[in-house]
Amino acid sequence: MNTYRTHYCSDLSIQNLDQDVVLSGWIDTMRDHGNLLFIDLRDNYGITQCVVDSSNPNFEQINALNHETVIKITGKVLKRSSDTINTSLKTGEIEIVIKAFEILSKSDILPLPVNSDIEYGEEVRLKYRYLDLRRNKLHKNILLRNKVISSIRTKMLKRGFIEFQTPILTSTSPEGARDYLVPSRIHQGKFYALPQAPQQFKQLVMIAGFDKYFQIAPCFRDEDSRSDRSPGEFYQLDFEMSFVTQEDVFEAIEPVLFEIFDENKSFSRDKSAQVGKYPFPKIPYHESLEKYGTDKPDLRNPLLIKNCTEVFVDSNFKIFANKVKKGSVVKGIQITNTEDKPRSFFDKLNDWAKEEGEAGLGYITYQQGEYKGPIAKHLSKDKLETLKLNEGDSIFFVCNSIKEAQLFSGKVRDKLCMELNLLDKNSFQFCWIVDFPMYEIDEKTNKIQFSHNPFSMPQGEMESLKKMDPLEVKAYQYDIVCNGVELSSGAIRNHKPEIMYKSFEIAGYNKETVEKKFSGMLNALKFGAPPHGGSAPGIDRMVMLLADEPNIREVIAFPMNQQAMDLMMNAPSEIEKDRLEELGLKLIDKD
RNA sequence: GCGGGAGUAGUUCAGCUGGUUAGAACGCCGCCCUGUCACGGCGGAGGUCGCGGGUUCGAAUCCCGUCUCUCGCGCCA
Repeated sequence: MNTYRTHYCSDLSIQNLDQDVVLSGWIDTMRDHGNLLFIDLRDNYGITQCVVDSSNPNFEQINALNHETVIKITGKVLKRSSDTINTSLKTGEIEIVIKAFEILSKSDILPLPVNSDIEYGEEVRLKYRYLDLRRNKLHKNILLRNKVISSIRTKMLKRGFIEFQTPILTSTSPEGARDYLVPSRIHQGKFYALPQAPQQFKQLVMIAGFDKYFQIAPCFRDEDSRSDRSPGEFYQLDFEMSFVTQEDVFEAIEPVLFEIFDENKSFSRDKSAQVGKYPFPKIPYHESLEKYGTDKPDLRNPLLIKNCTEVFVDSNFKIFANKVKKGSVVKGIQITNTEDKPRSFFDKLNDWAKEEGEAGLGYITYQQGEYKGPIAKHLSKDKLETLKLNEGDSIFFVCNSIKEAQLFSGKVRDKLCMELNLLDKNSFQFCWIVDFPMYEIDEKTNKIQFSHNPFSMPQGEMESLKKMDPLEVKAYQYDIVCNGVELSSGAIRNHKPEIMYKSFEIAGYNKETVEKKFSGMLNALKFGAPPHGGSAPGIDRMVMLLADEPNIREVIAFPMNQQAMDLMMNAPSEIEKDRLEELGLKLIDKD
């Protein structure tokens, strides 16, 4: 028998009446009635009420214990009287009468209460993360994370994927985010980099003939944090497949994602969420920008953006007409049932647009057969009719250069959805964004650069690279988006060296540079590489969506703060001079 | 690097346009209470109002600087 316990704190029920049991756990709450004391004992699994009265010789000692002290109790399982049953507790029909107890570990006065779900400041929570992790919400989130990861592993293995570990100390990559660097002791002046993703390794695994690869992969990027981006490290379900087209990759991962979300759709929810079925909708990149104003659309938002440029061409609404003449476009976002919206509804939106740095937000409403609003009087009836408004509809307009108009109309779409409460929060809606452009213009330098992964295969391969305007070339590059959150990026890779040289040449890398930077990869492609591709959904973000948490740190056991510091472990920290010397490093005094 | 918000008891917060003793709740300490489950009741301790400077007869409150946390922008192939 285990020294510390015969049961977990969630186990006991009326099935165990009159049994002598041993439980160990933390003192969650104590209710002191003078000569009678209740202790809620908590472990990973649940809570059991223990009771002791002054007839017990240890009564005074037990009474003096602190919250979160770890104790072992020995006692008997008793049925609670019908009026004292606690239905909100799994063990609520019984209680343990304490016969003996032992203190396993005392607790000081807590900097952070464990037995409450009240919000506390992050600084304290991060410094005492182990206490925060004891608390109900975070504890449950981490258990959810475990469930998601173990389920992913089972599903991938079942589908014939092989799990790998790839190096953590590797080389720096020229494209992409800032790397975390690790100085080399043996090669002073040289540095390892932590991988931003195991991108090249997983391709090399394909070239090595393993056919299907996956890894719950740590990725390291030295970028500033956001609420959905933890600084330092994050985890991806990284996978790659040989002899596949884009469609094969979609078919392989869609069921995995669907099932993960479907299995956990009831987590922390009153009602099970609805999970969008596969095949997931596929939206070309340009269409996504046109219709949703973003490359990560939230499909729960029913509003669509339409092109209204024609309505304003040569119209009397000179502000728009003149801008259109100079190449601007007009986007419209139409909403329904606005008959009873007061004037202030529109004014507030106009004020919001100004706060966003826009000139304003013009609109037209259609009520009782009449077009109203500040713009309507400048447009002819014919033009107005082409808007095809129904009774009670309103439409908001954004006029700017294509890129700016797309971006802001996307914001208007979000804002209107929020104001009108149109979002079905209890639903997960996936989509693929496909046909990303291979290249884009760097607005600062006016040079052509890769818009995504430089190892992606251009659609049309060598022929497109040679004959087309680089900015028109699309890549076999795709993202998967859920509820407006980018879960992953993926691609069919470029497995032909000559196309690699050409695609890098267009982005301004000559043959020598490519050979120097990617020699391992390039050489590998010269000895027979299978066509291959994959993707890498972010695990933290998946768990975040399932747990319905607005902040990614709520699903990471030991996250760093926004300044990329670990307040509990005091990382990063200064190091001694002789260790710097050993590495051949000298610190620069910034003052 | 830039912009918004915040920093008051161990913790979460209140504290108006400056006014003399800076409050509440939870926690902590003491006393009372044998059926609670966020138990209850009575009493108590606990504060350099982030830090530095300024204005003023008087600053938690107003001004300037600075530090910290957080949200966003930049950044994130």
